[in-house]
Amino acid sequence: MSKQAEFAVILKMNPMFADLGADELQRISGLCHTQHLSSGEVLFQKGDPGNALFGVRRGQIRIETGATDGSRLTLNFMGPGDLFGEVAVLDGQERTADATAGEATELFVLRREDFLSFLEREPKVAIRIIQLLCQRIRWQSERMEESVLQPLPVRLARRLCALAEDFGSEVHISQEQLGVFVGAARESVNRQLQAWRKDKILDLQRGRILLHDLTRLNTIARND
Amino acid sequence: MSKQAEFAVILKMNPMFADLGADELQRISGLCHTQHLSSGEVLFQKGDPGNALFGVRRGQIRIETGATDGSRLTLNFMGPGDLFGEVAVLDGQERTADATAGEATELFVLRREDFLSFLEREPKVAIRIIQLLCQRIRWQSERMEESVLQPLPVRLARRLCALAEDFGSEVHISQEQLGVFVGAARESVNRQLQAWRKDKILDLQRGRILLHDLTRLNTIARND
DNA sequence: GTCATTATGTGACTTATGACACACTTCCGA
DNA sequence: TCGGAAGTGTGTCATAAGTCACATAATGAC
Repeated sequence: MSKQAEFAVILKMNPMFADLGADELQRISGLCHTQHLSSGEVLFQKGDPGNALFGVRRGQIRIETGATDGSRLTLNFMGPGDLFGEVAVLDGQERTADATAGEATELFVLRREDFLSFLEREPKVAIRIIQLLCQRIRWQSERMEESVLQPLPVRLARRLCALAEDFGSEVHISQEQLGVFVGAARESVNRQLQAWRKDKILDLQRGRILLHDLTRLNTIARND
Repeated sequence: MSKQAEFAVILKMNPMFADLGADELQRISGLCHTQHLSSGEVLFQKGDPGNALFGVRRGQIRIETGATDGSRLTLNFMGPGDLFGEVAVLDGQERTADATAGEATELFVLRREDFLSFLEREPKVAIRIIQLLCQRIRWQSERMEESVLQPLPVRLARRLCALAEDFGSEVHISQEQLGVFVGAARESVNRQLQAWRKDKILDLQRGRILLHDLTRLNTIARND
């Protein structure tokens, strides 16, 4: 499979591009470049102009932010097949977090200028993008009310399920960071995890969580 | 001033169109129609296709939703100069609430089909719209974390300040509805309002709140 | 007017969660 | 090998806010 075709597949998996036609995806993919990073190399920093969209071909990118106390908090891990910077490529605003390679990494790069001039030539695609952005706005405002008002166990279960989708049943994350993710104190996270361990839903190790029963976790996340 | 010019002014006041050039606004305004509603008349209902954007020329539109128990909750009031349905006009999704005229009302109407074919002829405007939507997405995701994690007094103060901007210092809203807005129990809302009344920040009447000291309310809303 | 309805005020209680404190373990570097 | 840092487990306490229960006051239908 050509690089372009590979990138098209990644785009297709992202909700933002999922509904575009095969021909449009192909033409967009034709605009992409690739970029190599060695482990620890910085892709961009907070404040940099958002002048591209990235897709991970292989390796890992860590999205992190410097906290006020100097410590670094990892906000997200992007693995092969993941896409990030979809909004930045469209509006060019500053990056809101840092991105560094966690290991040797190869990226697909879609530059903002290339994508915008493509949209200008293809107004139908632009309108399609507008509709997708609108969906996202709606989706966000629904989630806004919904998610944050949920009790901690639900938020925690949702986050764990999401992480499990990316990394399988062995999630590599400290309870501290998990607390930041779900907006809760580390201790509260720990107590909930303990409870779930007693219920055989998961197991705990230092810096790592082993999900045994994703089915039950999903039930909790749904909060029927 | 012509109707079109009047509509252009309303568009210009909305963040979504604020950055468009005068010529573009003029051409968009040229697409608009007007519509008259008598008091109590229904403009659209939840589930209707979102096939237009509306601007209030005179009168009042109530955005409300039927709760499961059959009671109606007013989510918002739109007065002269207010614009609503900006997202619907772009993506055509179902309306998520009902809209009825609170009094005899005249509306500007910008139909979805007209606007979309305009965008197709003017890809530069489409790209501009894309960027504005992106801003909105960013703005939303900032607000998302920020606002909901705030304690009740802050959320309440923010909502009251926002309402004050629309309606001046006499806000017409029941404490019940205010509770729905800020995601809190009516009783909690009441207790906080009582506290503020003691502090001379506001006064309470049946179905109505009189803001005396917006400065202090703003301070609380900032939550320094 | 009478009566039902709706909005508001308030107390008692419960619960979830944050905050703090501290012990224990694992890891890693000098 | 030592020592400290980071991650984790747990107890105690304080507090914000929800829930329930009821009293009171305004409004509107008849």
